[in-house]
Parts: sequence; structure tokens; C-alpha cells
Amino acid sequence: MILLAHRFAVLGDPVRLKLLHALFSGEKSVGELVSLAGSTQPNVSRHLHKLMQSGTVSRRKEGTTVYYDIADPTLLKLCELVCGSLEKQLNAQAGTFRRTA
Amino acid sequence: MILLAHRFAVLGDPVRLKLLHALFSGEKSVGELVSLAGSTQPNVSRHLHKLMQSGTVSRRKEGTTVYYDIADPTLLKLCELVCGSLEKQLNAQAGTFRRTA
DNA sequence: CGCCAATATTCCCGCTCTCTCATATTTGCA
DNA sequence: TGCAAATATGAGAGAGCGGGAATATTGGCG
Repeated sequence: MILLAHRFAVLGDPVRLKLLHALFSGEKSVGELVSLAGSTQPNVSRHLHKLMQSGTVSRRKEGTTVYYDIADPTLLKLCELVCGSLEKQLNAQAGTFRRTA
Repeated sequence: MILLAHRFAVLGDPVRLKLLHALFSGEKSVGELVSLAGSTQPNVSRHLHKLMQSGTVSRRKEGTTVYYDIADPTLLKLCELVCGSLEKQLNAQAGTFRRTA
């Protein structure tokens, strides 16, 4: 249970989700990810480390640059599932507003 | 993106996962959940509140007792997906041990 | 009305997480 | 060998989260 919780917790950070979102279109270097995530380099590096040790992401070194990529094939499905659920929920809320107003 | 992160973060707590796991077998009162989760009543109440305001769980009041139930139909699929991924990962690690040792 | 059971809330403390700044490490190259 | 670029790591401050103890709230019942 703790393992599962940790797994979800890793995904429960906006910066890490931004990084993963960027990686959905293919592997990227740390520098590219820094730009795409709009954060600082040490910060991105730390988050990538967490994603690594949770097995979410893979690491490939080429010269001085390091490339990260999605390692967990279920990640995309996972995010889509939650996003779909979120949409339904927001639509339902909108409907409530319409009914109430 | 922040919404999605919050969604995952809510699932990133062992006590909340225990509560949700207990609810997978049907709606339960707070008292039952306190026993099943092995936590204190205020603590369970707090976590249930968080699950409520994230739309994960629904609330039904009957007299003085309150019954909670799963509200998000994708939750079970979600957990199964992550658990499956976890299993694969653990098996891969076991394989590594065998190879290394 | 007063009491009791079930649930929710408040206050407070300790811990963990995140971020920033500075610095270390690694690698390629002149 | 020495420098520069890319990435990783360490230390410290600040915020947020989870938990325990006490208390408030709600609803049923005599």
C-alpha cells in the first residue's frame, strides 16, 4: 500500500507532471526540459532524479548531456484516465452552476 | 496541470488508499472505516474530507452516521493499472538480482 | 429539555517536501 | 593540462501536510 501511495505521490507534483508531459513527445535532454518546464536547472535535475528512482523515467548519457525518456508504458494511459475523469467532473460542476443560476 | 497534480497527490497517502480500498467493497460508515484503516476517528474524518473535496468519494448522511462511497468510477481501473506496473517493475528487479547474484 | 452517540473541526507540533543559491562532478576540447 | 558546458549535489529557509488531543456540531431519544 505504501508503494502504491508513493507511486501516486511522485505524480502529485506540477513540475514533475510538466516534465512527463514534455517527455510524451519523445526523449529530451535536461536543458530542453529546463526550458519546457519553466523551472531552474537544479530543480529539474532533482525532480528527474525522483522520477528515476521511482522507475517512471529512464536515463541515457551521451557526452556531457543526459537524455531522459518515459520508462513506464502505462503512464500515458494513466494520465488520460485521470484527465477524462477530471473533465467529467468539471462538466458536472458546470451543469450544477447552470441549474443553480 | 495543477488540477491533475492535485488529483494524484490526493491518492498519494497510505491512509487514504486504505480508505478507498475498503470502499471498493461497498459503502461504509465512518466508524467502520476507522476500524478498517487502523487510524483514529479525527484522522479518518480529515482524510475523508479531502477525498470529498477532490470528488473521489461521495457522502450520504443517515441519522447521526455518515456513509461514504466511491464516486469516481475510474478509480479501480486506475489503481489496477498502477499496481500492474508496480508488479512488472518488481519482477524486473527480482530478475536483476538473479542475474547479478 | 438534557443526555448520548457519531462525526467534524480546531489548535499545535513535528516532519517532509520544494525551492534557491552555491558548489561539485563529469565530459569534451583546445 | 586547463577551460568551458552540461548536469548533479549540498545546505539552508520556507511552506504545506499528517497526526494527536481536545472540543464543537449534529441528530436521536428518554
